[in-house]
Order: sequence, then C-alpha cells, then structure tokens
Amino acid sequence: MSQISLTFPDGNARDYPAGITAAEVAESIAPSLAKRAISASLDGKHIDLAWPITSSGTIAINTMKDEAPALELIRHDFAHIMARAVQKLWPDTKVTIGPVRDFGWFYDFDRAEPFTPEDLGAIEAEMKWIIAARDPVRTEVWDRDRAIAYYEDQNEPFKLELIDRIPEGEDLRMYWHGDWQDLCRGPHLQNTGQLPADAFKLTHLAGAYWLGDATRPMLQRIYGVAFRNRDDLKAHLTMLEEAAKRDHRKLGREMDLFHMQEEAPGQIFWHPNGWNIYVALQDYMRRRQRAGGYVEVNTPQVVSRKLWEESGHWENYQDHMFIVEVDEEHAKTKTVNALKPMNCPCHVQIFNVGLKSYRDLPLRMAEFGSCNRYEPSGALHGIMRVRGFTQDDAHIFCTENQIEAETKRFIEFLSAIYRDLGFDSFRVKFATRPEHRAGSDETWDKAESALLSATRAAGIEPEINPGEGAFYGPKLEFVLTDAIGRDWQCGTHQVDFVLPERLDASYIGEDGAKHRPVMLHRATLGSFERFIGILIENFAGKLPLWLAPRQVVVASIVSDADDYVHEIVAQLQAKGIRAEADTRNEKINYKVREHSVAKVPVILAIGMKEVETRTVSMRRLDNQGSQNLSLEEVTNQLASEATPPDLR
RNA sequence: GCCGGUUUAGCUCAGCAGGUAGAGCAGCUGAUUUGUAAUCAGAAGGUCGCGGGUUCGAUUCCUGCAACCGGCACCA
Repeated sequence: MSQISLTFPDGNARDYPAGITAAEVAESIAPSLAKRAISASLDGKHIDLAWPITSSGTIAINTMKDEAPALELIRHDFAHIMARAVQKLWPDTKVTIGPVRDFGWFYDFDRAEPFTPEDLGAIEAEMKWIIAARDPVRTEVWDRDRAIAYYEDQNEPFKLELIDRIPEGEDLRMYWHGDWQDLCRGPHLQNTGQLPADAFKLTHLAGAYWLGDATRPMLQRIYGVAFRNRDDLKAHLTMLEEAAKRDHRKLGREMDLFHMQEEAPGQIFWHPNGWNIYVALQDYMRRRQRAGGYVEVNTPQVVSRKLWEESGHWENYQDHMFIVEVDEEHAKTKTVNALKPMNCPCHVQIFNVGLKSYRDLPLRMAEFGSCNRYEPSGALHGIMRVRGFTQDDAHIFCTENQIEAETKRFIEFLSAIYRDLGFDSFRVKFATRPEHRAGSDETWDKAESALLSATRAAGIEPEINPGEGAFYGPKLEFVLTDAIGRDWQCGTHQVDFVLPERLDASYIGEDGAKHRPVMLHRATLGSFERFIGILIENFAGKLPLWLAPRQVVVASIVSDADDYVHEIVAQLQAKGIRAEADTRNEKINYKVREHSVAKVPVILAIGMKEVETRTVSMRRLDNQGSQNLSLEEVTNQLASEATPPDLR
C-alpha cells in the first residue's frame, strides 16, 4: 500500500499508509489524544475519525475543546438522534433532511398527524434515553442501487428523492446511530453518549416546504439548539430572553410609538412619539440627499394599470398590488388603477418630460415615496414588513460608463449614513439574475459585471445571493439584523437596463443622437418603517438624543418649583429640544421610574434647591446619580447633543 | 398563501371538567408636597376577536372567518 505524509499543526510531518483513519492517526500520536479525539480537520475540511485518508495533507485532530468542530458535530448528531427519537415514538413518520443551523439544527418530517408543542417534551425525553444508551455511531459507503433498494424497503420516499439528486459517481454515505440509519454526508461523533444531555433544548415547531419549494408538500420542522455544556445553553436562553425585550413591537407599545389594528393590517398608526423619530430621520435624510446631489420629487399614489403594464410590474406583481377601480357614472369603461407599489415608473415619467441632454446626467431623482403592496398575510411582521410604507427611494439616470462612479458614490453615501445611525458594519449581498426576468442575457451580463466591479471598486467584496435579483436587474442588498438575529434587507442598489427601454427613456448625447440612459434604483434606509424597527431593536429603545422621541422631561419635586419647571421647558423648547414638564403630584422616585421605563434619555429633577440657585439636577437614562448644573450649561449641552450628526 | 399556535379590562396575565368572569399595573377620585426606578385609600372598568352551530344554558365544545405570534414560501 502506498504511503502518505500528514503534517500536524506544530509543523511536524509523519508518513502513514494510505487509507489510515484519523482515529488511527490520533492513536499513533498518543492514546490519550485518541480518547479525546472527536474528528479531524484535513486541509481545512472537517472529517470523521472513521474515514480513510487517502492522500497527503495537513491534519489537526479535534477534541471537544475545539469549539467550531465540536459544536458542528454535537448539533449534527443531535439532529440524527432527534429523528431517531421521533421515528421511535411515531414509526410511520418519514424522515427528510436535518442540517445544522445557527445555534442548533432542524429536522423536517413528513407525518399525517401534526406534532404538538407537548410532543417536544416526549421527544426530548426519548433523546435523553438514546444519549444514555451510548450507542455506537458507524458509517459505510454504499453504492447507489443498494441505497435505493434499502430506502424502497424502508418506505422512505424523501430519501429516495435525495439520492436521485446526488450526482452520479458521488459516494452515498450511510450513518447509523445505534440501529437507526440515515443517509448523511457526516462527519459525526463516535457514540451517542458524547452528546451533552443537559445542553440541548427543542425550541419550536414550524411548517416548511420540501426542498424549500412552495409547490411541494409541506413538512413539519422541529428546531433545536445545543451547546457543549449546560451553562452555554443557559446563556443562550438568557440572551434570547433579553433580545425579546428589545422587540420593536413590545417597545413600540411601551414607548407609545405606534400601533396597528385589524382594520388596516400591515399598516401603521404612528403616535406622536413614533412620528417624532420618523420626522427626525426624514429631515436628516432630506438634508443628506440634498448634500449628496439629489433632486427631490413627489409622484401620484393612484396610477393607471396602463403604466404598470408598460413597466412589467402588472405581469409580475398584479396579485400583490392594491387595485383601485373607479366606476365613473358616465364613463363607458371602468378604469383600473393600482396604488403605487413602487416609484420607478413614476420617476421615469418625470425624466421623460422634455428633452434630456447628456449634460443632465447623472440625474439623481429622489422621493420619499409612499408605496402600498398587498404582501402575503404570512409575510407581515411588526413594522418591518408592512403593506404601506415609505421608501427613501431614488433613481439615478446615467450613462453606462457612469455606473461605476455612481455605485461607488452611493456605497460611500450609505456607509456614512449607517455610521451616523449606529451601524458601523453591515452585510452586503450581490443578488444575481432570477429565473423569471426581463431583458436579454447580454444585458444581464453587462449589468451584473458593471455592478460587481463597481462594488469591488468601492472596496467591498459582497456575498453572492444567486438568483435573487429583481426581474429587471441585479441588485446589491445592504442587510441589517434585528434583535434576535433575523436578517432584513434595508438599503439596495440596482442596475437596470430594462425599464428605460420599456418606458422609452432617452437623452440626447454629445453626438446629437438619442440614447438610452441606465437607471440605478437605490434606497439607503430602504423604508422608514423597517429602518425605524431596526433602530429601535438595535438601541433597545434607547435612541441617541437627536432621534429620541421624548428627549427631556423636567420633573418637579415640589409644586412650588412648577413655575421654574415651565421656564426650563420653554427655554429648552426654544432651542428645538423636545422637552416636557411633569408637574404631577407624585414623588420624584415615581416620576424617575416612569420616565426611565419609557426610555426618556434625560430627566431634569427640580426642587427648591434648584429654584433658589437657578440650577437643574440632570439624570441620564441608566445612570444612577445626577449632576447639578446651571440652566445655561444644561441648555447648551443638550442643544448641542441633540443636533443631528450631519449638522455638527 | 401554507403548517402550527394564540386571541379574556388600556397593558401583563389567571379562569379545574360548559352554569353570563378575576388579579396586578395603568386610568379615574380623594388624601399626601415628596430629593432621583413604584405613597396610601376608594370607586369604576370586560357584548371573553367576529359570525354560525350543538346545548335548557357557551368565554369554555364544534365550525367558518379575521388579526396576531413562530416558521416556510414570497419580498418589484
């Protein structure tokens, strides 16, 4: 048998016969290591201790101390033993797939009877028995026919379909946890007793389409989380509890920002407090856009179906548009309109009025555009995914060779704004051509390569999001996460060669001939609604002073201080600060607590001492203790702090 | 839209197996003038999400719908 050479993390290399397993390699180093070994990394690839190694490379033996491989194995083995437990309890259940994910795993099952939340306890108990049994894990490579025959015999149709999707010639690897078997890439641990019985929890049930395809059957998914030890699990559960306190829906109620109700699902009733945030943010964006070379426009809400047919949106999104039909008494035909679901076709209408010259380009046309989309009921989520929203939208009409500079310019524009709003880092995804699209392949080639190279020119290497582009062009997605780690697309930047063609936009070039402009669709915040939701969660409601809905409460300690309280409020308001008086007949402790719970950043407590010395006692949110300052000082300090970042 | 769950006072939640509902906080009234995260007392507050059915009787059981929550699918 031929020899291979394996290099260890310390740089030493040793020769072994080809086909040796990682377990044997560990044994050759030290029996104690072999005992603790759980898997190995071969040239960076995570491999099972039981797999034969056939070629030279660098190898590291993993133990439970190596967090990443340990967690991957633990979670993956948990997925298997959960499936085993489920089939033990309900033998008619069909298994499908069960990948590792986030802090745990999920496994999708097909079963006529739905699982109930109570079932989770029974499954957990069964899993603990499997762990206690310390059943060995073993693995074999099977040929396709044998695997197919096996699953036909077991009546596991989903596994058969999976095999069908594995390319010919690729190994089919089988794993057994005790006598329970699954088709699986591996790697895995060596026995079920290695799993920490006190460090896992089945968290929730959900429906999920087979293969993520809405035309395929809906399966039942069970999610679990697992860690290396009980403390890590507890820390994770505590983290989730803390995150739930930052939920914008909860804070929206507690801070009296907005509400939603059954009569207008997916639409927001902004209360005075919430609207303060909205307006502060919009004022800021308006100034930023002016400084950034945009012109602002405004376009109609109710627009004839004709325009949406021309743009292609009718064909693609009709079912998701609010249709407005008007029966005019004397009209022969009923007119069909749609509430504007997006602004681009309207902006092209403005562009198309009069002749445009190459000298007008790039023309950056911005609108705080109110849009309405009939989103599927299941998609709605607080103020993050709604049916009525306002985009900070703009379309840049430019030439092909301006794409790169404009893209770079926008990325810088967005980065500066995100930094001001507390997001120093964010994810950027590059979404490529979808299956269902407008425009030729050549156009798409051009648009994708222009956008990608411009992004790289701005110093960003985006994650690729294949097939997720808009129907008219590829897009960059700027993604932020909410309190519990869900991703939300906020900013976007899209290259579009299709709409200018469809809506016949043109400009006169240097050569005196008509040319098609390119359209760049871009939004910085995305929508005010979603972005405010993200802001609330990221700051846990404690927004920076310039965005805080209620900035200062001036609270009296005794009613003899009321006059001075009102004087302070007036002086702060004169400086543009959102200040209010609290002269209710309550103890100062009560007032401090109430306004702290409401996340008011600054409380000024006023008693007779302050009245006599013309000072104020300033208390910051989450800061016990207070500071005694002159009225002048406090006014100036707060006024400067409440100045939006772009005006400082 | 799909799967599962939930819906009781302004908010957070009780309400065992069908006999027209309770608490805390908030709000209201009164007392209290108070020094940095809840002062005391009193009165009041609900067509139990909406519609249909079963029943002598439904908040409770069945059913349809709606909204919301967790996922999936969707996201111009």
